[in-house]
Amino acid sequence: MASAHEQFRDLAWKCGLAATHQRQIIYEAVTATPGHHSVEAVFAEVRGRTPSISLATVYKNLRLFVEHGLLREVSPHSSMLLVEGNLEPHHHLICTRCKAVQDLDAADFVNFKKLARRAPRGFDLSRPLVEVFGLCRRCSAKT
Amino acid sequence: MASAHEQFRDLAWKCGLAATHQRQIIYEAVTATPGHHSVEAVFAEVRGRTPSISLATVYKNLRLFVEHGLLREVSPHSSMLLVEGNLEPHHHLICTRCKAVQDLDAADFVNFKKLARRAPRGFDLSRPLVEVFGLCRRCSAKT
DNA sequence: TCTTGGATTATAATAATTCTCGTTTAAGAA
DNA sequence: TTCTTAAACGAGAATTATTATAATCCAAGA
Ligand SMILES: [Mn+2]
Ligand SMILES: [Mn+2]
Ligand SMILES: [Zn+2]
Ligand SMILES: [Zn+2]
Repeated sequence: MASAHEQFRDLAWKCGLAATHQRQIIYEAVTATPGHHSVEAVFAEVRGRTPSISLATVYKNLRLFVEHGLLREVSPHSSMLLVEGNLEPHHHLICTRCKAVQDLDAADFVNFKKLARRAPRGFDLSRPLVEVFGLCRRCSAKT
Repeated sequence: MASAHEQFRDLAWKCGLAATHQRQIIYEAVTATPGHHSVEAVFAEVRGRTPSISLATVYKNLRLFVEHGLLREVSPHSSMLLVEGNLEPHHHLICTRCKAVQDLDAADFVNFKKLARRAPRGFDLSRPLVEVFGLCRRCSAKT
C-alpha cells in the first residue's frame, strides 16, 4: 500500500508537475477530509504545517490541481473558490441566502435527454453539473 | 395604459419604497430590454441620463429591487451581480469556461418530486432555480 | 554535484463590492 | 404651499477575494 506521500508523487508525475512539499500538503489538506474546502480553510490548515507558505501559492496550486483534474471546483460560478477531492460525478444543492453547498449524489431527478433537447446546438453537456438553489432549513426558518 | 413612469411609482409604493428619480431610471434600464444585465451595463446606461449618479447607488438599488422582488438576481452564486426583469420562473444554462448565461424556459427536464425526495428535510424548494453547467459551442470548439 | 526551469514568496495591483458620512431630497404634516 | 424629517444620495475610502510581478529558492535530471 502506497503512502499518501507516494500516491501524490505518482499523481503529480502523471501530470508532469513537480512534487514539491507545498503541493503535497495542499493536496493532502483537501483530500484528507471529504466535503468542500475554501481557500482560506486550506491555507489555515497548511500553514499549521508550513508557516512560511503564502496564500498565493495555495490559490495557484488549487487552480492548477483543478485544471489537471486532481481536484474539482465545487461551483464553476461561485463567488469564492471552493474545491473538493470527490471526483465522482455528482450535483449540488445550494442555499440562496447563506450559499451553503451540499452534495446531491443521485442524479435521477434530471432527464438529461430532455435537457439536451432544450440546449442550443453545440452546447457540450457531456459532463453536466446541475446546481439547484433553494433555502436551507436554517435560512427558511428565519422567515 | 400607464406610462413606465407611473408603473414604477406604483410598484415602489406597493413595496414601501420612495420613488426617486435614480430608482426610476435604474429600474427602467433593466426592464426596458430583456435579458441579463450587469451592474456596469446598468451604470453606463443610467449615467447617460443622470451623469451624477454613482456606482454605489446602482449597486444599492439593484440589490434593493432584488430583495423586494421587483427584479431577479440571475444566479444567486455568481461572482458578478447580474439582474433581469423577467420574473417568470425559468432556469439557466451556463458555460463553465466563459460564464455566459442563457435562459432555459422549459423545466420539463427536472423531476421536482424526485428532487424534493433527495433534499434534506426542511430545505425549501418551493421556488427552485436550476442551473446547468456545460461548455457553450464557442468554448467547446476551442478544444 | 551542478544546472536549470519551474515553484515559492512578499509585495503590489486589480476588480467587485460595501461602507461611511456629510448633503440632499421625497413625501407627509401643518 | 411650506416645513420637517427620515430616507436616500454621492464621493471616496475601505474591504474582500484574487491575480500579477519579480526576486529568490529548490526539485529533479545530467
Ligand atoms: Mn460536492
Ligand atoms: Mn434568465
Ligand atoms: Zn441557508
Ligand atoms: Zn463559453
